[in-house]
Amino acid sequence: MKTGTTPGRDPIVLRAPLSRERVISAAIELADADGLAALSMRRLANSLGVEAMSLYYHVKNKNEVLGGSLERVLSELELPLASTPWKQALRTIALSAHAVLDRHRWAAALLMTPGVSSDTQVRWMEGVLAALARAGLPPSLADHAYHALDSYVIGFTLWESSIPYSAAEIEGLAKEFLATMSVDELPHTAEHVRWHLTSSGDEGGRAFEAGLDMFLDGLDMARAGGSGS
Amino acid sequence: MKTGTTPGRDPIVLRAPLSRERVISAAIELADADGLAALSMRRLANSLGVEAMSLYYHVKNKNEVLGGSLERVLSELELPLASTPWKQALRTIALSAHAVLDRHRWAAALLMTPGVSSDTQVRWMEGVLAALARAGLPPSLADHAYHALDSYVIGFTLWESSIPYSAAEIEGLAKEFLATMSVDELPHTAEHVRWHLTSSGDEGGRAFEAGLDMFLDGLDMARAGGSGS
DNA sequence: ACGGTAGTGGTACGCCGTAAGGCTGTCAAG
DNA sequence: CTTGACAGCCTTACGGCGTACCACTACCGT
Repeated sequence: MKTGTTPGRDPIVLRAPLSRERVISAAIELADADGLAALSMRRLANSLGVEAMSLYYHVKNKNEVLGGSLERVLSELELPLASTPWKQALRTIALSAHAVLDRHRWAAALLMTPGVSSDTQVRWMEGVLAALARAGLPPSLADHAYHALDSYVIGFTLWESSIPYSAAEIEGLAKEFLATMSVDELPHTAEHVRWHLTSSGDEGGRAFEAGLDMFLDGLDMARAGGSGS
Repeated sequence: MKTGTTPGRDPIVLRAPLSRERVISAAIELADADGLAALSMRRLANSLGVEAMSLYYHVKNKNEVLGGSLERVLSELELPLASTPWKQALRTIALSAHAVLDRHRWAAALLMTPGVSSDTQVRWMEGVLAALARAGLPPSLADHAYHALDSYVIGFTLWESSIPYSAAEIEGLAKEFLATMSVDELPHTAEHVRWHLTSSGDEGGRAFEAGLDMFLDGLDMARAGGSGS
């Protein structure tokens, strides 16, 4: 039997041609919407109106999908100008990184995953190290500060996104926690939970900045006072 | 045909009976040895000389295995006495946490995984909050400091363990990196890599402590100087 | 008209977590 | 001694995963 077009398959012209770029864009959308765990090759292909194995023509394997997605997301990073004073530069880059990783909550987890790396990550590193160099730190101190800053930014963001519940759910859980637990044994935890309940919602947004400033002030002290052991 | 014991099955008396404790111990051993990704119910059962589904009699599901393992590992945490001065207390608890999470590198990843929580984690929280309270911090500042400290500890450890290579492999990669990349574009990164190559191996061990002290000093400054916004 | 090749689909393999139910040995009650 | 309940383990099966391997279509330059 002869058929006009292949039965059961859309005419190719009706759908946009696949490409590495389109695959990665779809991967980012899927991860943003449903989380990293929901990003499977089959579901990804499905969202593109295609079968799973077709992706492998444009992409070597899933790791490349993840790496490419991370790369694209990290390219949103705003690096400060080289003329920016070091403290402000570090602040800018840390806040920008936190904002980006907050927009794409799966990205922080990916940054911590062995084997997935990104060229853009190196530019980030260069930006931080450049600012630290401007601060006139000895190499050992600069190294420690770099690792500490990265750890804090990624760790904090990852910690935030590891809380799966909405604000309303958290409130419920917190109240239940206060009712259930023995306040005598955990007085400070109780107070902490209570404080979270009464504080406004955007306090959490400032928490990152507050911790960052503590760290930067500490770095400033170490710079001025101590010899970088 | 009548057989003395069930064919193909060991006499029950020959192997120690399974139990939740034994399952979790085996899970920790497996994760310590081969990583979290290698911890599957089938492999776990295999290491106990048993079939996968037998585990489900002692454990509700895999999440309970993970949670139980995390719980056991976190119980190694040493909490400082309530009389310890706040700065030293925070230092002790952070170093202890880092040591524990370093011994069991999969645990940090688990701490960041939504849905896996632990009672012991709450004791940790209480310890940190108690020390912060002794520091006489206003609630908002204490909250920020707590989250920042946790983020730093877990983030740093997770970051360390996301580097899958041995020290020797890293050295090779670093040298290749120096040879490959354009030193003109990334001068500070190049210097950083070079410094890592020349510094002694245990510098990395001190990095955590150095970053921690920066943070604690910053916290001390915020405590003395600023009003907790 | 024809072979080549870029792009897509189909099938299959070995892994995963786990739901449902079967089998065996032990032990207390009748 | 018999019987039945039950704890403890195993078997089978299902749907999902990443991906190796190959068949197929559509279009290309010749």
